[in-house]
Amino acid sequence: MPRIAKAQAEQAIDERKDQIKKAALKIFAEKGLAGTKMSMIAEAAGISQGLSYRYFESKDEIFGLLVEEAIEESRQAIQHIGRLPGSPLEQLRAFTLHLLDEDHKQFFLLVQQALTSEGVPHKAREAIERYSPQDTIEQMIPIFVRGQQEGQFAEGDPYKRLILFLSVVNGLMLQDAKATGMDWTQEVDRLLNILTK
Amino acid sequence: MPRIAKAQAEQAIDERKDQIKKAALKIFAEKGLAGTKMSMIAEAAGISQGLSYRYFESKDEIFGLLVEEAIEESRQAIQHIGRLPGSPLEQLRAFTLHLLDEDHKQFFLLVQQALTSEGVPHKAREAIERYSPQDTIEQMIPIFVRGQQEGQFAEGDPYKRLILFLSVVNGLMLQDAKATGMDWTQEVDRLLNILTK
DNA sequence: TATTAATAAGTGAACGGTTCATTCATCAAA
DNA sequence: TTTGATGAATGAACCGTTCACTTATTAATA
Repeated sequence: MPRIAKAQAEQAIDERKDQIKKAALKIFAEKGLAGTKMSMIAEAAGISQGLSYRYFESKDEIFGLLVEEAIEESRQAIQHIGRLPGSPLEQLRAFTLHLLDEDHKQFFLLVQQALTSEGVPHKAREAIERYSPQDTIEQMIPIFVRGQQEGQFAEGDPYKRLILFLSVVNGLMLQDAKATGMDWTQEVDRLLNILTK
Repeated sequence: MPRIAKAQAEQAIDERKDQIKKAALKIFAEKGLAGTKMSMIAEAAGISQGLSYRYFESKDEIFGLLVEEAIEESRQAIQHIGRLPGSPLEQLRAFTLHLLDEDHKQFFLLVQQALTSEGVPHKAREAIERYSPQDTIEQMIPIFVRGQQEGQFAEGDPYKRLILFLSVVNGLMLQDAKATGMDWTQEVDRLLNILTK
């Protein structure tokens, strides 16, 4: 086979894989591991039931791969916000808008699903422990502390405030994924009110 | 059988039914219809697998009965707040604390589950349509309008504000049911910040 | 270039293991 | 004897996975 044709073939395979993963991510994020059927993924990807198995070992493999990607994403996003310019509030605002952006939203929800579901496959559980969501989240605390020092944020235990805020955002995203066709990006400033004086 | 013994027997039956329903509510609210197994209900109620079937026809019947009760509860709670004394903000504060109270929380979550799950049994779906959650929720709008007129609430579409607020509360309750052992009642005032100026 | 063989991609019905609501033989208490 | 309770057994439905087959693509041959 000529080199070029071979490279093209590999690219085609990667594209298919991406197509399947993208469809799977959408469903997994909303319904969780157990709630997602391979038939749903197939339908969302516009392919037949069996085809996923030409590209992936199993449902668990797909889930595991996605969790790893999602974790990497989250880590980067959180690391990124500390380096953003502007006040703590502006940092958080940018971070939140980033999360609410469609693709990142699904990654974020997937991690939540992996964190709260049971029966998560070995591979995915490993990735989660390696990443230690607890530690990663705690990297955000300094932002809250600075917000309080600068007098923009209300007083109180910064960790609790952080959890409250993340819970609110997470809850909204879950809600959103299911029902309302509401655009939360319009309401981010209202959400941030939870934190300010 | 003497009348008194008969009455006692009936009371015993009702108590058992309540015991089972209470356990079922707890699990249904958290895991939804499909995610709840009869064995979980039995375990939560501290009884054997089979016993529920002496008191109820089926899993679906239990779910249906609970949904009806939950709907009645919600309706009453919402009707009630308009009649509470105090400013709109104080009314909402009382309402929210009421929702977060353990029993009501479970009812509220159950309605959400029934609303967003698929495969909800006929009987329950009927009850939901009869009740029309849309209409009931809209009964809360006047409170928001008044809050704006009196200058306590920020401007903007009252309906959107209402949905935002309910979504936040609902999301928090869902989150709470799964993981964090956090007491949101402490944070209600922060939540209400979403609405105020 | 047209024809054909060979391989890969794709389909969807069928398989089989598992799960789980429901039943029932059995026991205990009243 | 009747009623309450148990928990192992049942069997139907579900769903991840496979596979016999069809269709599209590429390579080989003349």
